[in-house]
Amino acid sequence: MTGASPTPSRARCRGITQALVAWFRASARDLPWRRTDDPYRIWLSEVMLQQTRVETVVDYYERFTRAYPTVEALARAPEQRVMKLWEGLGYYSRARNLHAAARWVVREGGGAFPTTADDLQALPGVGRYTAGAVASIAFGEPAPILDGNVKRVLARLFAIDDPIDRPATVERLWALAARVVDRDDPGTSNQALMELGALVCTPRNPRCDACPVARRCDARRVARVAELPVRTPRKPVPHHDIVAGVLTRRGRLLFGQRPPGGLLGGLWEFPGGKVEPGESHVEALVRELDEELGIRATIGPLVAAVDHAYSHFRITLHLYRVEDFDGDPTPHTHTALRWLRRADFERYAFPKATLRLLPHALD
DNA sequence: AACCCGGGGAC
DNA sequence: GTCCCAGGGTT
Repeated sequence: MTGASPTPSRARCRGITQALVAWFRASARDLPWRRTDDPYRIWLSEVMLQQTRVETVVDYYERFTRAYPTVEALARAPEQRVMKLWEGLGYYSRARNLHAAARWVVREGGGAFPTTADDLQALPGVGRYTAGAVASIAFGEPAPILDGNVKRVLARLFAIDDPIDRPATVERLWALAARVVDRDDPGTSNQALMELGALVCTPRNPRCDACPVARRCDARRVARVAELPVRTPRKPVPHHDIVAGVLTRRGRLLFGQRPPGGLLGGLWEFPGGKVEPGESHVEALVRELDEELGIRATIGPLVAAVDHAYSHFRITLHLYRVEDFDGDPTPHTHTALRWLRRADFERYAFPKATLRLLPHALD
């Protein structure tokens, strides 16, 4: 079923756009980043919203803008503080890219943002979606946007039954997104598309009875709303057992900083690693502490264990007391090692699973 | 084109 | 439990 459906007429697209914009003006949520026309704040909100729900972002956005009200303030900030403000939001390269982009804007642009989608996309962490969003919302450029919400809305409006995660389909959706941008108020029409996806045209149990474009919707017309959009099947997510150790020295605990770029990049964790097949927890932890720190450790009792789900795998993180060790811990796989007191924790960013273990480790 | 990168809310 | 979210970067 990969039939090339005809391009929808300009009149139909205009009708959809106008209905969406009218609905948005009447029903849009009052969100903090909708109360500003400051490109910095709009950019910040868009980066935070990447793969992250509105309700989650609101608090982070408020705290972040309070700490860094301007792009200059963010550019001056130490990286560690930025990471701490991002702690728990996930996809930590977003914070690193945001920080780097702020410094670039201040240094190269004198604090002025790039004003076109093309130029915005040159900033680290700003791709096609975010560039279009900032350009349309902050600068009124009629640039299209395509995010998870818009994909779903367009796939239903135009009854697209090709998998929406296939590159060819994505291109087709971008073309459709470009056709429904309101040239007079692109920021509003783009946000209206997303808002419809978030509030009405939801993945499950869409509220078609409350939809401003229900009578213009192809999926609705052929009673296929529930089947669309189509996605390619996902791979099953593996489970790993992770062991980690609490090393104590004069009331301080040892943490390692994960290298930038990878999983949980830049965050601080208890040293440890994956239990390999056939290994006991103690064997695995002794091996990991040797590999990561260059020490010979004596493993004590289990302190606590937590389950944690990432998008592509799940872990059980088992934290053990380290009773004793030979050698001086040296960072072999971490960017740095640091002995931290409880009072230091508020200045260091930790992964969610580690945060849950901290109170147990202090006992 | 395929893969990697968090965390959480809705159901 | 499953699904999927105001995506971007790397290879």
